[in-house]
Amino acid sequence: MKTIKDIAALANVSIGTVDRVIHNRPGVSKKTKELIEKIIREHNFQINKTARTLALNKKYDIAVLIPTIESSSDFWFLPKKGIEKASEEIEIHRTSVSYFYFDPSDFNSFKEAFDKLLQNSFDAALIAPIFLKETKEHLIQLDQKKIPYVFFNVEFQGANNISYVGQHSYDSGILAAKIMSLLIGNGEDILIIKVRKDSNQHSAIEDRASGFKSYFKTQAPPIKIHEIILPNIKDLPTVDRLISEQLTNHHIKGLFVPSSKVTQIASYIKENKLKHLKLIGYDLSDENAVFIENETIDFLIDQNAFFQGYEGMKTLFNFIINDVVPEKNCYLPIKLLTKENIKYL
Amino acid sequence: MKTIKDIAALANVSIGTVDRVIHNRPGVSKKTKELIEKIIREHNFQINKTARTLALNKKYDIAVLIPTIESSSDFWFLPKKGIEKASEEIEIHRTSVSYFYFDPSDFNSFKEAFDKLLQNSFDAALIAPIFLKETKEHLIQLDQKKIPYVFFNVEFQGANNISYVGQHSYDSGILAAKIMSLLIGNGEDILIIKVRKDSNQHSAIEDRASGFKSYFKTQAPPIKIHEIILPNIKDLPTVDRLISEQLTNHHIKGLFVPSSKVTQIASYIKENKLKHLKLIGYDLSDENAVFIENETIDFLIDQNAFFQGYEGMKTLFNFIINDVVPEKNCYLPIKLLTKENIKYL
DNA sequence: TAAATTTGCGTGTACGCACACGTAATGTGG
DNA sequence: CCACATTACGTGTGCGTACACGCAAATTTA
Repeated sequence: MKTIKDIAALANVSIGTVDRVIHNRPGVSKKTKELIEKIIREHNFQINKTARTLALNKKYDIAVLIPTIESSSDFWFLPKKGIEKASEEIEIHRTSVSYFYFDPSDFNSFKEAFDKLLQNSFDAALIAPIFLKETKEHLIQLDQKKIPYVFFNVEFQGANNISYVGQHSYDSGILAAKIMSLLIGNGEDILIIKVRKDSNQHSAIEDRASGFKSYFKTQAPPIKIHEIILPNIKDLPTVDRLISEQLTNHHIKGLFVPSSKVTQIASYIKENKLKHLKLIGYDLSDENAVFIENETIDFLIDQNAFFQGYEGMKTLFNFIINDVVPEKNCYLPIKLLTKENIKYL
Repeated sequence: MKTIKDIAALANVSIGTVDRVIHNRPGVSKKTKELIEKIIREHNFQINKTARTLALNKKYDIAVLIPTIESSSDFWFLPKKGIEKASEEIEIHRTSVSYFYFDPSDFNSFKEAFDKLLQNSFDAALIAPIFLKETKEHLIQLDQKKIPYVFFNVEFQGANNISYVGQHSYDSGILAAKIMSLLIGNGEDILIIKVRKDSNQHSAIEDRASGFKSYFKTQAPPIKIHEIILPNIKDLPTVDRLISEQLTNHHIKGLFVPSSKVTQIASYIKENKLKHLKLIGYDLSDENAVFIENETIDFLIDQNAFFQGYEGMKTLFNFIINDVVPEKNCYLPIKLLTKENIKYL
């Protein structure tokens, strides 16, 4: 591999001149510039990135705004792992990552964390914009400072984020519906179970449900879809009452829970020995894995939590270091998990 | 981040001494060594990999043995892409990659390519061991030279490969069977279609079929599974005859093709207007994508072709550069593709 | 005790590039 | 033709590490 020195020798100039040409800096005559460019092309010289990184010796800080992780069964454990993996890989470029945590059930905590983040200085930000309104308010400052940011996990429309890394919620609902249609028979009804708190925050759950329902609109013979919203997933008596109400009043065979809260519904099914019911939910947690194993949950839609973090990080990195402009929407694969493939992730 | 120089200053020694301690080289008194180690620990000093790479200025060569790629619809196009992506990412470590191609339908071509590979000098090898016997013969030389190698795509037992990156074929068959069981009804038969040439080479196709059949062994009421082997997928009249023979003699509803040759079976179904038949196959090629879109193929088992190359490369790289010993078997996710999620890969 | 050897450490250079600075060569105006 | 500005280029140093080399002090040997 040729070096700048080699190119300089071939062109009978100094490395400084070659350097100027490479970086399109002024101070080189047209003739010399063209000669050097020709030589660079002919020897297809490529700059040594290692040396470049060392010489620049720039340090990049990337700020990350994500929910607190309490245990390894936490949903956000995997995105964080992905972020960490990416950080390791790009560590050679002297990039450091600062985390700002918030309680995903408390929008005040989100605001505080975002405020804290804004007080620091950094070169780019990776954000899980779980609270839409609060995100919007804070983005203004990032935009003013012209700091690039990437959203992940939650899609947020109408911002200047350089990219969104995550799932296409609507389409994931369609996929869930297709599978559901295979699981249930003619004349059997479906129940969609939502949880109030989820819906308040972002639109993913709503989008999933919409996608799901859209699939059955063209289905013949028509399939009845019922829908309930649980005010509080932890209020078990109410949960029990609301679900059993539906089950007794309708001929329900399939349950669709458009969030990771499917865990609690699975518990309900297990306890009430309703295994004949088909259940589809979201996200692979440790608990959900158990329910997949014992086939209480039939299918899970996985949103590639790990890759959301990994890709989000890499996207930012490539943008600020390598000037790679990403796709505005980086939709990750919609993975279907079931007993037979859950071992391999 | 502290540098060697900083550590040296803190310990009142020269950078040379710190360097000796870091690399466990002789020439440092016990006392000094312990002092430096303590300081390194306390400031959790980490060596600057960029500078290290530059200083070492070692070049690593990785040899890759894969089938020729003729078009972007070729199966091996994606593994190659993965290899290239990984190469780019690790290029900063001055790693170069040499490819050795062979015709996947000709074991002599495989031997030749492997011979050519062995004539070159390199630090590690990534191998698609498509021909088992021929691979075994050539591996001896790699073992003698103590060159580490990773297998990908095809699992090869009993070699000294540091890792295998690919799918668990048997379990992928089980998954296919589960889906098939959802697609067909009671009293409907299944036909497994194999292609002679595939089976000759490696055991993946056989393993997939075994896994598939194993799922139905415990099924009640029992499901009849028929099996045919097509001597030559390009001999269309024979293909037609063999399949239609099965379809007329048995009450077949589901077809399982444990290889990417499902393309041809899909063509057959399309031409003969047999869309009521359910079809499950392997691998996402451009043609298969079309058949998924028009629902001639109902499900495809994807083996993460891209990641096979990517992970294989990274595994090798981490082994030779970072001394990371990988898992012997790196089984990739068994992805399920259907019309509703094929957009997102 | 002088010489020879070993131990323990410092010094210098190289790796390839970025960038500030210095300095000839050329051009401009009066 | 001189003073000065501008253009076009060369030089030097630093980034953090690896390693060969060298040298003084400590130790062993004669």
